Amino acid sequence: MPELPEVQTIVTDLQKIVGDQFTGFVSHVPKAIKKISVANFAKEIQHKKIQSVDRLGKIILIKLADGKSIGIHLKMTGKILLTGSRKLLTESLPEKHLHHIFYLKKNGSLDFFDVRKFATISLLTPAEVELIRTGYGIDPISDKFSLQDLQSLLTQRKNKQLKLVLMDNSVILGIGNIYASEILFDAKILPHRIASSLTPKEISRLHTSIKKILRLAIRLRGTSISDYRDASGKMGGFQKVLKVYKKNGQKCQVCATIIEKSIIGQRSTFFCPGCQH
DNA sequence: AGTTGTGTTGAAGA
DNA sequence: ATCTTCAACACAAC
Repeated sequence: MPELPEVQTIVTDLQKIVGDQFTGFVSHVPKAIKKISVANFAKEIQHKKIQSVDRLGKIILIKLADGKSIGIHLKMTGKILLTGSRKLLTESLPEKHLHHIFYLKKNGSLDFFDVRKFATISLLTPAEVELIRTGYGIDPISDKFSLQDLQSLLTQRKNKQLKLVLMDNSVILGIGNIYASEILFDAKILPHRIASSLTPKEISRLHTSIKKILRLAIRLRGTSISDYRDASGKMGGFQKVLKVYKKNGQKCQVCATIIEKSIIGQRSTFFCPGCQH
């Protein structure tokens, strides 16, 4: 569930650990730590001061004093809780789905939960971070994301369905299944439309809606559809203002047409056939 | 009780 | 190459 607004919310929450340092790391799901053993990972971050907490697309980057970054991808169900109190544990983790714990000198511990175990943790050199950035598209929250950028990326992927373009991280970052449907409703464009078929007016509306919806979602601290929580365990607020996501069968708030659901790219897609064209 | 759907995305298959 | 499908895993809901 964490898409750009949720990851941004967590990153903002985690910024309070900047200046703190790691004092230990334990894991009961070693598979989640990529390309390095748990022991080596623990050794690498041990006593390292935290220089910044940032985001690259949906990847959380915790930059250490030596320049390397811990990269965390929450995937579907990853959750990070900054508890403020240190959890003691070695053999059995006290809560179900609590797989990893980062111990901090001043801020207790970062508890990493993940029901489905898709989330990943890696240790990245600055060069590796740049390599990921190179393969990634533009961040739609940044002021640099212009109407021309959107125009050119729609031209690049001209034969694809619009929703797939919005969700393609090599083109534009951080838009997942929920916000793709909500953005397209806001822009009044059908998700099945082929990228090259958009009129200049529609592209302009889409550009406005991408920024508007993502910024609103960040302001509301994300969408808690099932298990997303922020770093202190609280729910987001965007689920209260969803217009189409999971609203199939219900009347559209704008035009009272029944919201429909269809599958695009094997993912549920929601839209209003009355408002969207 | 078995099937279906779930926020992601990389890798395999066509 | 490029596009589509699947697999990683666990659980709730039907």
